[in-house]
Amino acid sequence: MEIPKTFEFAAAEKHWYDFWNKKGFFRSVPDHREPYTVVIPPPNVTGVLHMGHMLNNTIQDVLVRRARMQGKNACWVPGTDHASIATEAKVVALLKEKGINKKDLSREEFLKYAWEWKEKYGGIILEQLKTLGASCDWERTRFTMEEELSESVIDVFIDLYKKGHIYRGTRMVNWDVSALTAVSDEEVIMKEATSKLYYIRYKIVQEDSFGEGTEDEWVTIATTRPETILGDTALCVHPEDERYAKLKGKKVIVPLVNRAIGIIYDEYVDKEFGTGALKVTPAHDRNDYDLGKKHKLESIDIFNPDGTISAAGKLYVGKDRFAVRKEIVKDLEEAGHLVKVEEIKNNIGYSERTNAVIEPRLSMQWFVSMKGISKPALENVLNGEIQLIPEKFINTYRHWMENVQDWCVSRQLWWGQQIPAWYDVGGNFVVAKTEEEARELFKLRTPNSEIGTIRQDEDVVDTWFSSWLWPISVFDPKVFGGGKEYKGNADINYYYPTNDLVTAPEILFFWVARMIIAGYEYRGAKPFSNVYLTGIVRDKQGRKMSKSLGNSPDPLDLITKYSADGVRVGMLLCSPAGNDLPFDDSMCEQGRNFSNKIWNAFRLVKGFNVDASIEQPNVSKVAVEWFEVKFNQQLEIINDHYSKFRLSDALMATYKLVWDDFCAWYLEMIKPEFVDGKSLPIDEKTFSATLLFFDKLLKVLHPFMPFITEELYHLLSERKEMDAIVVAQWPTTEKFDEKFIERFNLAIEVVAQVRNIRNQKSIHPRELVELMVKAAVPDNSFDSVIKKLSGVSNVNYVNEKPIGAQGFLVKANEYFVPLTLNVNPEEEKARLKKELEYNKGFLQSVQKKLANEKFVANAKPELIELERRKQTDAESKIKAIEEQLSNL
RNA sequence: GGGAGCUUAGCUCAGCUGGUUCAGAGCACCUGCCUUACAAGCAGGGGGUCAUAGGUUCGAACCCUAUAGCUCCCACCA
Repeated sequence: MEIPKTFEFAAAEKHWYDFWNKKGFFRSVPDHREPYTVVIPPPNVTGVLHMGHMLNNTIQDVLVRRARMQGKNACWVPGTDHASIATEAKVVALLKEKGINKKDLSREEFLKYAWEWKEKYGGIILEQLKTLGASCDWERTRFTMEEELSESVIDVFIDLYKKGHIYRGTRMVNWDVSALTAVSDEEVIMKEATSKLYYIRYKIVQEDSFGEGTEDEWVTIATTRPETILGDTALCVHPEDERYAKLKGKKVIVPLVNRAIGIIYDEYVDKEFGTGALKVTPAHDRNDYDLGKKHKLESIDIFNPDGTISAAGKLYVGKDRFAVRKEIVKDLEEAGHLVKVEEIKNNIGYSERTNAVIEPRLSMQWFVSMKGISKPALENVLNGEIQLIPEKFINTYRHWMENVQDWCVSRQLWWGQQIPAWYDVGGNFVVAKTEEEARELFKLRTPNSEIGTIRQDEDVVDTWFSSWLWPISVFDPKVFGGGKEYKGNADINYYYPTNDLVTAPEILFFWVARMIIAGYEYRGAKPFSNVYLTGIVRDKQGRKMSKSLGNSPDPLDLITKYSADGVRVGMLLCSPAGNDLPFDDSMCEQGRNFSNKIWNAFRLVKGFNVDASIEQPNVSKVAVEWFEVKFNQQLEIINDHYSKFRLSDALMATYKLVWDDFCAWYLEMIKPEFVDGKSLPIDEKTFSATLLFFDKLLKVLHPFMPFITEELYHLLSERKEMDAIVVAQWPTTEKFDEKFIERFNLAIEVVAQVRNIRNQKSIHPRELVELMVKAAVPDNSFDSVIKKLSGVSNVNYVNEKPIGAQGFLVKANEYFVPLTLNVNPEEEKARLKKELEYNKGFLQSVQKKLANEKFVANAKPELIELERRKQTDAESKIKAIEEQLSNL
C-alpha cells in the first residue's frame, strides 16, 4: 500500500481525540499515584478562542501530557468563568437588539435570558480547545456560577464578614458609567492623554457677603474637568503661598452657579502647578474627597450613575458629562470667566471591560480589607514556596502586595453571586445566607421589635471574588464547609495544592495573587507551586492582537491549515516564559514541516525489508551505538529544560534530535543501499534498534505533537487495546559515554569537509572519491561512516601528502581528496596561507596567556591544562600546514 | 513621579558562578542539487565592534559607573 507523502492530519486529529476521550485517558480520579494537577484559567464563558488561549493552553497541555507519561496521575480541570460585567454587557446588548430594555425586566426575567444565552453560546471555547488537543478531564468541567460553586462564594463572603475582613462603607470608587457599576482599581486602565487645562477665574467676595461681590478681584484656578465646578464646595491654596494671602477672610463665587464657597488651606496643593489654586469637588475626585473629609466640606454629587448631570448640578441637568464640558467652556468664556486654555499630558482611567472613562464616584460599596489576609500570600512567594516563572515578576508582585488596597467587591449587576446581606426598612443590615437566617439575626439584635419586610442587597460580587476560589472549589465546592474543622473531600485532599498554573501576567493581581490569598485563608496552603506567566501574543508589528485591530488570525483556521501539531509547535518555538510572542504564520509552517519530516522518516522505516539472514554492517553498528548515546545525552538536556520550564528550549532540543541527529545522520547511516532499482534489505538488529529509537523519539515528541505521534505509534507496531502513546512511559535516561560523541563529532566534521570539497568542485553525488589520511594516531572506527555519508570509495592511511589533492585539517589530522582535474595550486596555496595565519594568531594568543604569570597563578589548573593542550594542538597544526605549503 | 527589566546575525532568541564547549541556535538569505523517505526536501555557505563611552581584572557579551533607546508594572498632581 502506498503511504501518502504528507501526513493527512485532519482526519487523524479527529480520530485520535475521540479515541483518547472514549478510552478515558484524560480522566483522573484519586489513586495511589502522585498527582499532577493543573486548573485551567477559566476563559470567559462568552469567549471565543484567540491566540492568547492557544499559547496558554498549548503550554498547559504540554506540561500535563508529559506528567501523564511520567506516570503521574495527571488531572487538568477545565471550565469557564461567568465574567459578570462582560457577560451582562453582552446580554444587555443582545436584548437591546430584540428591543428589550434591561430596565423593563425584573431581576429574575433578566437572569432567565442570561442563562438561556449562556446555555446556547457558552462554552464554545471549550469545544474549540479540543481541536487543539487539550487533554482536559472533561468530566470535571466547571462553571464559576454553577450552583455549588456559587454557594461556596456566598459562604466565603459570610465567613470573611464574620472574621471582620469584609466591611461596607461609602468610599470613592471607580464608576463605570457604561456598565453602571463600581469596578476595582485593577479594572481601571490608565492611559496617557493630551488634555486641555482650563484656567477659570472665580470672583472674590467678602466672607459675610452672599454673592454680591463688590470688589472686582479674581482668583484663577486650573482644571481639566470644568464641568465639575457645578460641584465645587471650596477653593484650596497652599498655606504658605503669598500670592493668595489676600484671600484671608474672603470667599469666592463659583461661576455660572453663583454659589459662594470658602477658602481652605492645605499643603497638598502644589504651588507650581497651574495657578497654585485648586477648586475642590469632594464628590468627584479622590483627592478632593480626602480634602473634603479633612476640612469638613459639603459634598455635592452632580452626576447621575450614567454620567449625565444630576439635579444637584442645577445646570445642564440630564446632559452627558462630555457634552457639558464643551458647553460649559463656551458659557464660561461668554461670561468672561475663561482666562486661558493650555494643553497638558495627563492620565485618564478607562474601564477594562467597557472602555468607558471611569468616573470617581462616592458610593456605598462592600470591601475586602486586604492587609491582614494577604500576608501569607506575600511571604510564601518571597520565600520561594510558590515560584513565579520567570522570576522577574516577583518584584512586581511584592510591590503590589506591599501596597495592596482594599478590594471593592460589590458590583451593581445581576449576573453573578448576589451579596448575602439583608436590610430592614430602617436600613440596618445583617449578613446571612438565607432570608430565614437573616431574620433570626435581626431578632437577636433587637429581640423586642417586630421585623418587617427585609430585602437582600441588589448587588453581586466581583467575578474575581468567585474565581479566586477556583483551585479549591473545582475539587471541593464546599471550600471550607462552613467551619474550621472541615477537612475537605477526597478530591481536594488528593489534588490540592495543584502543581502548575499557566496564565498571562496581566492577571497576576486580579487572579493569581487573590487565589494565593484564598488558598492560605481556606486551605491553609498554597493553591499551586509554580506560576508560569506567558507572554502576550503580538503581531509582526509588535501590536497586541485584538479584535478591534483585526490583526489576530483565527486559531481554528490556522489549525485547519497547518494542523494542530503544527500550530502547537509554532506557538512554542519562540515563546520563553514571560517573553512576548511576535506571532507569524511562518512559525506554524515550520511546525507543519516538522511533522511532515517525522512522517517521512516513518515512511522510510516502514518501507524497510528485513532480512534476518544478513549481518549487521559496521556502519549500522556504529550508527546504533552513536544514536543510543546521543539520545540519552539529549534526553537529559530536554528533561533539564522542562524542569526549568524552558519549553521553547525543550522543543528545540527535541526538534534537532529528531531532524538532525535521527533523520539527517542516523537514518542516512543505516539506510540500505539502492542497487538495480531496488532497495537492499536491512538486517534484523539494525531494524529493531531503529524501531526502538523511533518509539522513544515519538514519546519525547508527544507532549508537543500529540496527534502525529499517536498516529505513528500505532502505525509503527501493532498495539494492544489500551496501549497508546498518550499514556506511554516517558523514556528514562541511561548512562552514556560522552567521549564517544566527541570522537564521532570528528567523523562528522570529516564528512562535512569532504562534502564541501565535492560541492566546490561540483562532483556529482554518484561519483566516488578517495580519501587519504595522514594522522599521528590513526583511528579508523568511523571509516565506514565517512565512506557512506560522503561518497568516499576508500579511506587510505598515508605518511606523505599525495600530489594533486585538496586537503583539510580536522584537529591535527590531515585529510586529502585526490583530484585528477580541478586542483588549482594557487587557490590551494591561498587557502592554506589563510588557515596558517589564523592558527598562528591563535597560537600567539594562547602563548601570551601562558606566558602571563598572573594567569598561571590565578586561573584554575584545568584551565591551564586546556590552554597547554591548545598550544600543542595549534603547533602541530601549523607544522602540518607549513609542510603542505612547501610541498605545493 | 516611583520601580523592574531589556538592548547579542535580517528576524526571534540561547549564552549558568568572568577563561575557545564564547561569539551560538532556529528561521530567513545565498550557492548547488528533481540523489526513489521527505522540494513542506537534501548538501554546502555567507552574516554580529555582543546599544554607546569609560572603569575593574592577567582576562569582560558576562562585574561596576555613566549615556542613549525600548518595554512593562505601580502611582490621586488638579
